[in-house]
Amino acid sequence: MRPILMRMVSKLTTDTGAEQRIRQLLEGAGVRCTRQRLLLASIVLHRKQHLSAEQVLAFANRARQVVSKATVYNTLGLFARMGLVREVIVDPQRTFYDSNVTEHHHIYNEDDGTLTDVGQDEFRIEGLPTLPPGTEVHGVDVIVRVRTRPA
Amino acid sequence: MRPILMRMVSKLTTDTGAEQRIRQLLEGAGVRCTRQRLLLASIVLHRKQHLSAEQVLAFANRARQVVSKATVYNTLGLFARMGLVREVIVDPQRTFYDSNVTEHHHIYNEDDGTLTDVGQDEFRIEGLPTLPPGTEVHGVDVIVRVRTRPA
DNA sequence: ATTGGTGCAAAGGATTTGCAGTCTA
DNA sequence: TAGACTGCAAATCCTTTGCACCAAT
Repeated sequence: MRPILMRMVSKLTTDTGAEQRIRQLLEGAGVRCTRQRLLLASIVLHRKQHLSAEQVLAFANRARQVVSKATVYNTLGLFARMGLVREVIVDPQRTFYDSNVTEHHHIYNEDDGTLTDVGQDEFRIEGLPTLPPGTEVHGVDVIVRVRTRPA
Repeated sequence: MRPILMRMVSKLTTDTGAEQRIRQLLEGAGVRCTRQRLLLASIVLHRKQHLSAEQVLAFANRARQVVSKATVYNTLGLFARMGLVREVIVDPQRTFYDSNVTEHHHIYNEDDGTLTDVGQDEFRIEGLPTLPPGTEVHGVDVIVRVRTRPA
């Protein structure tokens, strides 16, 4: 999580009003507030979870709010670039958006498509490999792929 | 790598003739030999490398061989299920096929789309997380995401 | 000849782009 | 009002499916 957001979140926990909190989160991340963005942020950032774009759209529709598919994609992509959510790439068919932006890893159930968090303390990576010349680490993803055990 | 293939590969190193070697690899994996499969196998298994489906198709075309895009996808998927190659999922836009099926991890350059292998000895994972009930580990992917360092 | 498998054209589906509309300063 | 930004329809592009064909028994 970017330090500025980290501070933001803790500061905001004392505020009242969910929408006001969301507004400040977006503004703090340099994202202009619009009706659609507020809606999508309230869906995604509401709690720690992993949602696909499709799922986010479904939630929006369920709330009888009008948002186009493209806006969902564009907005989630924006949130990701701004550090409000983290993209999790485990399946070529769909990108997941993780509202937990602290460092952690994932367990992916290939049978039912479920993502589960793994705390950093549950396991660690020892050492970093030699990087290609002229590059710097942007992130490390660890994905434990599991399958439902046969009966 | 599945043991049966491991044995196969070492046995085959004494054979002469690239095509014959490929034929035996495919048959050993339970894959029937066809013109297209032999071509695609010769492209992909020729040496340790990471290729996207698009790249494999480009190589096939360069060799003036006729293969459809769908056949490339279907065949690479088949090879993956049979353990001849390993799918590497690092970018929602394209799946990479890795001819190195021994346990190892990857460095992915998000700027130029380059994949690099990391030997298991270069770094290790300590401990395994608690798995969701009723599941078993199918594999562990580690991806070090790097970017070209700004000038 | 039958049957299971194979290969490709067309379909499917997630994601991105181009432009008209909207909001801010 | 100027200026930039936003949001959506349509386009794009990777991947899968459905069906005609082929190979082995």
